[in-house]
Amino acid sequence: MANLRGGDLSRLRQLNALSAIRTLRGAGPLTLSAIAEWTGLSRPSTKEVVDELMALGWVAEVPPTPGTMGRPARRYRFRADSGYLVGVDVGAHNVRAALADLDGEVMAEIRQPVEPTAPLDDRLAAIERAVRATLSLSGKTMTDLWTVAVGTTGVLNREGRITYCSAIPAWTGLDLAGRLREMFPCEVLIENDSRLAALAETRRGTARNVQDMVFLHVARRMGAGLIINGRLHRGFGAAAGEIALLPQARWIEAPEHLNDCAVVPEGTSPEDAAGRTLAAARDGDQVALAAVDRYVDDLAIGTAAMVLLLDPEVVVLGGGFSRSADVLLAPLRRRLEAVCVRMPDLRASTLGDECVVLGAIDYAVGRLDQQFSAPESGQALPQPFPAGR
Amino acid sequence: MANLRGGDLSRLRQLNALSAIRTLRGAGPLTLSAIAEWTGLSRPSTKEVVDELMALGWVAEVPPTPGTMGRPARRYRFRADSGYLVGVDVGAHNVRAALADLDGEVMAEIRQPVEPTAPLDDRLAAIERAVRATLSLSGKTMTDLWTVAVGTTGVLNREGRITYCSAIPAWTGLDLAGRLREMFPCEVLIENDSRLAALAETRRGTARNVQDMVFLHVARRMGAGLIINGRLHRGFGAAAGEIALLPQARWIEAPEHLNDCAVVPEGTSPEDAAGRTLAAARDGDQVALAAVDRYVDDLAIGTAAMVLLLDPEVVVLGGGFSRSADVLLAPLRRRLEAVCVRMPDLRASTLGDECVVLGAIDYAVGRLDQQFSAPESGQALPQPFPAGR
DNA sequence: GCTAGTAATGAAACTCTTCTTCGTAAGTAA
DNA sequence: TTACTTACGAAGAAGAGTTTCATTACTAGC
Repeated sequence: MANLRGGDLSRLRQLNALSAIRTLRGAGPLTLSAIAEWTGLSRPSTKEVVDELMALGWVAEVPPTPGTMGRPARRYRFRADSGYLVGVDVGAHNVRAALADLDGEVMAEIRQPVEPTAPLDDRLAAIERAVRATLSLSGKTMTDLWTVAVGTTGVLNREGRITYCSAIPAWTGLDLAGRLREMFPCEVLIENDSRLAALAETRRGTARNVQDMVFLHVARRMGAGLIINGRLHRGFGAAAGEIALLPQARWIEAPEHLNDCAVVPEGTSPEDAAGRTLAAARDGDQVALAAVDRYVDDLAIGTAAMVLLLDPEVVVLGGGFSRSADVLLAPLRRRLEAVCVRMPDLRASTLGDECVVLGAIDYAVGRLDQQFSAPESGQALPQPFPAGR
Repeated sequence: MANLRGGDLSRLRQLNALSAIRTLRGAGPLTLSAIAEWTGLSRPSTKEVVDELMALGWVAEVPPTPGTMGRPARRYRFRADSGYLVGVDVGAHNVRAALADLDGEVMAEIRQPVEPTAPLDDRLAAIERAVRATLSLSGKTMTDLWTVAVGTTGVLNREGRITYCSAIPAWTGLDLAGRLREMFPCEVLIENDSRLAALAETRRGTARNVQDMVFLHVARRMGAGLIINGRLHRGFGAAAGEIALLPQARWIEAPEHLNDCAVVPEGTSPEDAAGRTLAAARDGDQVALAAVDRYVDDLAIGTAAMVLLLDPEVVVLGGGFSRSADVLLAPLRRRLEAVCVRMPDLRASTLGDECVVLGAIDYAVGRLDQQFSAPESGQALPQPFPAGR
């Protein structure tokens, strides 16, 4: 109720400062007049606000662009290098991490293989190594880090504990947030990997700026992520999107249709089997096409449930199998058209394997944006520089 | 992006005025000091703000309460009688309407029977009659009306056109919003009835203040409504909640289990059949219990899909059959517990037949609240009195 | 190389909103 | 009737934003 409290004159200044920051974050370097126009302030006030932000370290000046008529205007930019964020993707076979600035621009990226059956501490150590590697790759230190956002397979609860994880046996029951907070002296965020991939699609993927979206994670394990009203939907217990567990959707067994297909050569590793079937289907192999059909039959049930329930603008197909989206999209569309009231736009992901890492970064960026957009009444701006610089 | 723009000094006054209004709307009559404390303003400023709101007609003074120590403080209240809202429920057999003040307090209520097969214009005329009846019952005129909010069965689109309606044949394809806007010289809102019932449950029903809720409309026709992040979820094309159309959920046929039960006496009207079965089940009749079991089997599929997907805090069972919620809740809970990751709280509706009408009123109240909470930059406060009074 | 035109800058005067402070008013309790 | 408590109202001070106007820095044209 009390999110828009009004108040003091200084509150107005704060609002205007945030407005200026949002403007600068949204667009590239801007002149004072441009900022003034966007924020609705007069130029003198804008100047004062920007000066203050410069003093705080949020904003920096860039050289003016010559070649224009009249006196060149000074230009300002948001200092995305005021702090850094690391996104981490904890999968069964790999730990990925990427370091980005406050604009979400990736500056260093790394992959660290892990055995699915590795003991708990090994995996946690791999996370720490991966994060430190991105730091040294980009020449930063732990004190430059504002946030580590971690995406992981498995079902979470609100507190960042993993209640269940089939892909990583050691993971079940782990207080991941707690362990990572001991490890990193900065803010730690935990989210589900499918949900983060969904977020990445609406922030920098194929569904940019879409407000209502359903993300289908199609891979050896299936999952879903929802963007509702432009925000990632976590659910009351941070367990939203687990429709794969609905028996009638048959999402757990669905990939078997592709794995067990006759076109898969004997001895193919389990990771590659489905890809073989999908490739054969693309080449027109009838057996493979029939397997894909059975797979899409199952995929369509859960998807139709989500579409009917939420009426999203866009459905995005992501995850490992989405490399073969061309084979999957048409039959899926056909099945959805048969049941749906309003057919959403159906698209394939464009982000590839980094989608979870990118989503984790976008999640952290979103937290920052939130502070810029709707600061709690008592809360100050985040500090651009740790004390003592 | 530009919803919190900051700006002018007058903007600050506006913010503070809105803050004061929200405070007064939330709590009953308040003294100046109380408002000052809630809004965070000093008393002199609060006084100025409240004076302005009194002049505008938004706020009125009430007699002070004697018997306290010291000088009695003046008390102010929000003028909920500045305007009026009508909520309408268009069902197959009835048109209901209720008139409420800006607090959503119902002042007059009426029911108007209609044949399901009645021609289009008869039904529209019934809506107009019902609205006018609530006006004359409460001694108001059409000019006192700010909003008519209509809930109807059927699938809508964004523009308020009915794309499909199985319960009211004449309704399909109708531009309901357009027709009603010709009829009423005030704001007209159209929504789906299940969604409005869901809204009512979170505003004044059993799920008050719940942020994430799934509402099951269980009756001869089944439906669903979602509250996500405290807001009614409409979906991109205003068609959210239509999970009943998913074949695998079997929600269309599910009520047949109850209608066709052997315990229903020959010649029972179709409206009453299910009620008989449910009553018999409550008395322990084995045949009826078996029918209820089959019914809940079907009900549970779609419900589990919604719960797994959204992870709501609460699931509310509403609609005609919810009168027998005691018979339905336990078996439904059992089935959900078998699949769900995190079991939501399962509750029965307490609002009865008026839930849609109340939801329509709450929808209109919510629009008003929105203007008080997040006014568009250019937009002025709504006018408490139509010009010329 | 000089002059005219253009657009951004910087400083001053003014307005609006809020805050703090203090004396006054209107009740209750003894 | 007196003392105490609480609310009210007016005056002065501070902060933030606006408008206005002279100044500055650069481009274009002769």
